[in-house]
Amino acid sequence: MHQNNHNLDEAAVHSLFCAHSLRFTRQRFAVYTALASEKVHPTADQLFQKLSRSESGISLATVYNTLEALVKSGLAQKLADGGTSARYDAAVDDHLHIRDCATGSLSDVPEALGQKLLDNLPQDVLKEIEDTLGFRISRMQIELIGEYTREAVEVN
Amino acid sequence: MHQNNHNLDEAAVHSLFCAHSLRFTRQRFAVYTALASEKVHPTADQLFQKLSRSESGISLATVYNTLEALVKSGLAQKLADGGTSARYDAAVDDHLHIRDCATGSLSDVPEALGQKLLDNLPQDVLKEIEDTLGFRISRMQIELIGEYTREAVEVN
DNA sequence: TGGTGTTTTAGAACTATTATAATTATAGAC
DNA sequence: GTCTATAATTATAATAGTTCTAAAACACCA
Ligand SMILES: [Mn+2]
Ligand SMILES: [Mn+2]
Ligand SMILES: [Zn+2]
Ligand SMILES: [Zn+2]
Repeated sequence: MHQNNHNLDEAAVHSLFCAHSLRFTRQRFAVYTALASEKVHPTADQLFQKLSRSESGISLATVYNTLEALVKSGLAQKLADGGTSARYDAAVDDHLHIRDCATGSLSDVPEALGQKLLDNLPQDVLKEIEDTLGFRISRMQIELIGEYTREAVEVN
Repeated sequence: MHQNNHNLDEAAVHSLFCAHSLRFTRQRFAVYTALASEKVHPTADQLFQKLSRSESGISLATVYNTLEALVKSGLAQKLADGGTSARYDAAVDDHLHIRDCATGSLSDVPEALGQKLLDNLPQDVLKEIEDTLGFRISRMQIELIGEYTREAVEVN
């Protein structure tokens, strides 16, 4: 489940961190809520910029440290940007990504649509690939690359 | 079509470069053939190391310059590594990748198998995504992430 | 073969990320 | 609530991948 836009109060995040054996700190709370509220998947520096404006102060090193801690504990995933820097995603379930060639941004395909595609993948072919290659597929990453032709229709 | 293992003599590469408006140089020939002969998709530095051993000398800057030229002219593609550096691929058609979690290596799903999966994607769902988001999908990148459980069966 | 624009190159510069080590804060015991 | 042990934060330095610079070498065509 995507946690974006679900209001994340301090208590909720505290128990979420607790459940993942992560200490709760003001900085981690700030990074996690900033990450989870983003529609596109930000770089470490973009998060740092955003937090520098609002927060009383957080260091770039802490942004990196926190992101690494979140990834390690399964509360976020690290995505490879096509370019130089990494992008982070508070959604850790299997979901599709859209890369907008025009802007370079990376965002999510809405849950319902993405799930429909994942549910309709040819499982027999995936099984055949696993059997033939002797490879156990633990997850897939699918990226749709292209350009927007207009604004997206609102999906509920 | 993957060009791996098709013997690439100087004349063939010369006309290939010519067709793509790329000047033929000793260094570009070396980089391109090294790239096209790799089963896994190497980093710039891996290519440089490999060429340093065999060639009479090529600079790292030239490896980067050449890879950029190959990508720009459509003779290679740049792939995002999960980690720090970029990987390059002499196959420019749509094909699936395998990421081996154990080693971090990135390699191809054999053409026939990969094509079978691509041919069996639910086109109607893809169309629905395009229509709903107002997004024109120009290509997809699919990565199967997991671990090998044994050696692959030989595929012909 | 000569002239001209292109490529190569060593090295410097740049940028994203990670390491260091001193300071500060958290969580749990009392 | 206070104390303590352990973990997180921070400024800063170090590292690593990549790009830039400008001078020398080369490819291509007339
Ligand atoms: Mn780096
Ligand atoms: Mn870099
Ligand atoms: Zn996502
Ligand atoms: Zn490939």
